Amino acid sequence: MELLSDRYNHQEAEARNYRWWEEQGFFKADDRSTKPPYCIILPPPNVTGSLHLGHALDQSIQDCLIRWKRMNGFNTLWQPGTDHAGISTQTVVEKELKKEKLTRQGIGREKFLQRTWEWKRLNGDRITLQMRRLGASCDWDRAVFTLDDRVSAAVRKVFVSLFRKGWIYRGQRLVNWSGPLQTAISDLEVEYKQVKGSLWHIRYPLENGRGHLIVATTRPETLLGDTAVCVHPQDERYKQWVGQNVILPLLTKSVPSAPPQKRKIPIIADSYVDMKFGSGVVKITPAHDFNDYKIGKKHNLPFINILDTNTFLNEHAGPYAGLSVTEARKKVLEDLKAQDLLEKEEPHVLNVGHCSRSGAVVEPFLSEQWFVKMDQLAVPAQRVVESGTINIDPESWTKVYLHWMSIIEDWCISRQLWWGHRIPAWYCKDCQQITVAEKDPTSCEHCGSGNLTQDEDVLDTWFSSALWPFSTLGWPEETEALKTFYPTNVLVTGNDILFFWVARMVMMGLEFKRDVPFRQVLLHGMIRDSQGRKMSKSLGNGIDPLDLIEKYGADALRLTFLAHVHAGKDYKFSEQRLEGYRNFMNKIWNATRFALNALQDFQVPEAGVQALPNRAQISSYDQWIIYRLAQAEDRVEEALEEFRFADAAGELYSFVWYEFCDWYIEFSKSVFSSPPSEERSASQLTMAQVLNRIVRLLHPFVPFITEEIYSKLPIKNKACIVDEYPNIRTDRAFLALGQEAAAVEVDLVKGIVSAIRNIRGENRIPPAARINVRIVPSDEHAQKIIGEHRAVMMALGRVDTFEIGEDEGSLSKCALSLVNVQVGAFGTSTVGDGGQVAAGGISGQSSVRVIVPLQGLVDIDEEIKRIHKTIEKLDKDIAILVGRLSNENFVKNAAEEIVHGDRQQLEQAKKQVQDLRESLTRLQS
RNA sequence: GCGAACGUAGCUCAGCGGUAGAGCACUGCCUUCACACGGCAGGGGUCACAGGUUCAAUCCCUGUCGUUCGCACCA
Repeated sequence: MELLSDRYNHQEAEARNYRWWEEQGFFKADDRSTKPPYCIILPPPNVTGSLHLGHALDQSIQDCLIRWKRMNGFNTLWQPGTDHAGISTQTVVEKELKKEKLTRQGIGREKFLQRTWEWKRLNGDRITLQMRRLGASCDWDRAVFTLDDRVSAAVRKVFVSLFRKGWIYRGQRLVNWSGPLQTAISDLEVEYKQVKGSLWHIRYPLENGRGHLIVATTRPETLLGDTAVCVHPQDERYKQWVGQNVILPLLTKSVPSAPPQKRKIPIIADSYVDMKFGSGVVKITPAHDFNDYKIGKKHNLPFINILDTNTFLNEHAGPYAGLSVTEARKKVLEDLKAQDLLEKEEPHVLNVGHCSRSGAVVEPFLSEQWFVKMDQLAVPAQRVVESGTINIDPESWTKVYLHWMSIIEDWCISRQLWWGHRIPAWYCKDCQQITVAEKDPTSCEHCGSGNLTQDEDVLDTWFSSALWPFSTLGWPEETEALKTFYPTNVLVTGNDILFFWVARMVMMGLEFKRDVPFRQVLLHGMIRDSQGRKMSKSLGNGIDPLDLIEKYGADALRLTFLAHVHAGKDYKFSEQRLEGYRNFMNKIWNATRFALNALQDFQVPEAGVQALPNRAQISSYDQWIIYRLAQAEDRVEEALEEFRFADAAGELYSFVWYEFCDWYIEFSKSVFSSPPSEERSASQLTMAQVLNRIVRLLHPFVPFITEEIYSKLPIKNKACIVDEYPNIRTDRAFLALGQEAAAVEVDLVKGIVSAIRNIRGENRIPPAARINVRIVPSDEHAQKIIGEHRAVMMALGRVDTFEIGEDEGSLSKCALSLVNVQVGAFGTSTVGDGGQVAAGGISGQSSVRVIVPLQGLVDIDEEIKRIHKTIEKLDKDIAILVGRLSNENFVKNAAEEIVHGDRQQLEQAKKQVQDLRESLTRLQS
């Protein structure tokens, strides 16, 4: 049999196994299969991106699910793809051009798009190659790009359909405008940040010359676009002025070839104004503020746009034209001050919208844009979540989703970019009408003119993303893939794109497929650094997952995430924890090394994985570990069903490390080093089968090391990745060999060994020192068990002579520990000195006194201290129990088994204290 | 401003009506024939605070303080 190398070389094994998986076609899904389908759509990473920890977390979860379902016999499809990421990609290419002293406008649209495609051809695969390093088992042959012809066809069909329905429209609106990018962005792409600013109080002279109104503003430069001032209709201070005019400071009316004239703007009244804020007078700038826009519409005010597309002031700003917003603000304030129109300046904290892409301050900007009407689309999307057709996990996000849906505004989908799906709308130069069509039209559908020009803008990248669950599967064609895999099963993504993406997929899926795109949404949090800060380039605290994979292995990284994802919470990443899981990989590797060594002369049975050891020949340890394996399989399955990855991973971690390695392997050493026998062979078979299951159970979490180990196991099927995932139903025959009685037995053995070790440890008896132990069992059952396991206990406790008997003799100079085992209370660990907790208080119990003569070994004072400590602990317990049980109401009202359990515990504790006191007096005698 | 989540061991987090758990870190002992990326043993918490419900509250309710997130936004 092939043995394992001393060290697991993850770099080599990961590359080799991944290549093999791909060559074998294990990731491929089947469009026509009798197996049940299971599909996850990968949130398409940006082609410009490189793998970051957020992806790694997201994809670890998805791959774990896919691998788990694949092993469970599902026809799994993990559908990969990449996103053209309009703004990012365009920015990247523009930066390249800049190095060559070129601009996008300079080379023109066509050349620019060529350049961008070229860039995509060269760099677009980077992130998917990086995903492979993580072990992602996507069906790569199906990889889709959002600008592929097929997807573009879907986009056009959706656009045309919504347009015909009147749900897509074009209009002049106030939109969020990014100056550096020179494009509109959607509400969602605006991030509000608190900024320390000022509230300036400005005097607006009354037209009638009888003084002035004071207007408070945080943006004095927008004064240049004011077309009214507004007060509350009930405001006694200003009622008299409503309907009259004020003179707009600074600006003169720009009438060509006419003498400068002061601009008059009306004083209007609207209950929108808060009388208590500022001066109670608000300036209205309808073209540069969302609230003012509404007032402007309502009161039919003129809209004066004072900005250019680069957000510098335009000709309407008169002498301020050409200045940036910041410069204009400064100048306006200076000028106001010079004219004594500035009443005062107060510090003021305000929320300012920033462009999530460029970081620039977003300007409300009046322009022609395309919008998707949201009201009708939102209704069904709201309903499917309310009704539970789509389940959102964690549940608290359901409310967030529903709230957003209820206040949703129309979606601005046009972007003044070149890289993306160009809007399929053509303007007729002759009749000025719009033709919207799936295929490029040659003539105007209104007047037949061929004088058409296509809209210059492209669609918001999220528009194509919204179609992703069905466009990737072939829609609008009724493909087999679509029939098989739509609706998909689970959508896994960060909670930051719930609105951007998840909500819109739900709307589009319902509209165009008449069914939800997925039934389950699994949201996780964001990755943060160890101090809880966002990882970002500017902070320089980003960690490259590829560096971590290189250093610790992909498996360790995956497990770090999976062992720690909890219900949508942000994840503070720490390399130290990763190191811990790397150590676990090492542990698994070495445990396998031990096992393979112990199985060198093992005869591999014909039946392979189905081979069962003879029940009569396997040891209690074997029966116990199988019993625990069954429990682990059960718990892991239940946890995965409920997406509790951390619980599943935790169960496997502790089962493998603390039961299999710490105890089972130790127990087994004596059998395996003994001469061949039927018992030894049976134990070898058990070891081989249990290890086989452990490896398969771990596979979805840590695929590389498990595949590597699996190939070396004596008992195995072809490949771990496609082997069956063990669960208590499919694995019933083997698990039936596990015995609860054996578990109790082993618990007692563990308890005694721990008690001996505890005495050793606390008394600082060096491991080399010989000790003698006397065990006094409380009953025959315990006595029998102890007799059978005597050799193992001696080995693990490093005991020289080991006596079992009723006669305690003299306890003089002896250490004493008490071990209790509750029969029928499996699962609780047995601890020396009575740490045992009754589970339900049913069944009986065995107790054992462990006596270690200390004469000549140590200073007896240490042992006295140890016993005092134990008694103190027990006394505290007793006090609590007595207090409780002497409370009539407790006895009367509490559940029967609680009261009974307490009584039992009290009795036991009292007995233990008595024993310990007795031994204390003898120890001191 | 509205809504939500969270405040538990030094750190990161589980638990959520019956006497506090894990990992890492820490202390002591040990190079025992799978593993020092290891073994064994151990120390450490009035479960933010104040009330209430209950026989019983870290867990349920109310309030306070603190942290974070989402939404809205007042010029």
